[in-house]
Amino acid sequence: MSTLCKNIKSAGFNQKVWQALKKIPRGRVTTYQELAKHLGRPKAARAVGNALNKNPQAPQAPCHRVVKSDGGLGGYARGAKKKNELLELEGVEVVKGRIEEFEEKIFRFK
DNA sequence: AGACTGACATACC
DNA sequence: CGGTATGCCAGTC
Repeated sequence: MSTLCKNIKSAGFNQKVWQALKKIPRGRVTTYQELAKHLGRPKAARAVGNALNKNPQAPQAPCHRVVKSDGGLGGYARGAKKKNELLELEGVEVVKGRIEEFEEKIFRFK
């Protein structure tokens, strides 16, 4: 294929993950599990985390808006601390590594 | 093809 | 409430 296409190749799952990430509105968060569900793999939360970790397009995908389903922050390629910071910048309060009013801030995919 | 790796989740103790 | 154990999944070695 021509030179322009090779970049859009389907890695399948992970590509979808990054795509879905872009839909998360600012000030909201989603969970690895919700994301997995949205992709048709309700039990692939782990795989989702892997996808984000290897995300080759970090700047385009707000990885910091993806957290654990129990309200914990989860991990972040550049450090959980940085993740915490970014979230608060968007208006998401985090206390002791836990999101305040978590259930109300979760963005659920349609 | 088979084993290992991880930014998870749930159950148990 | 915190640590351990088990299950799950896609990607990579």
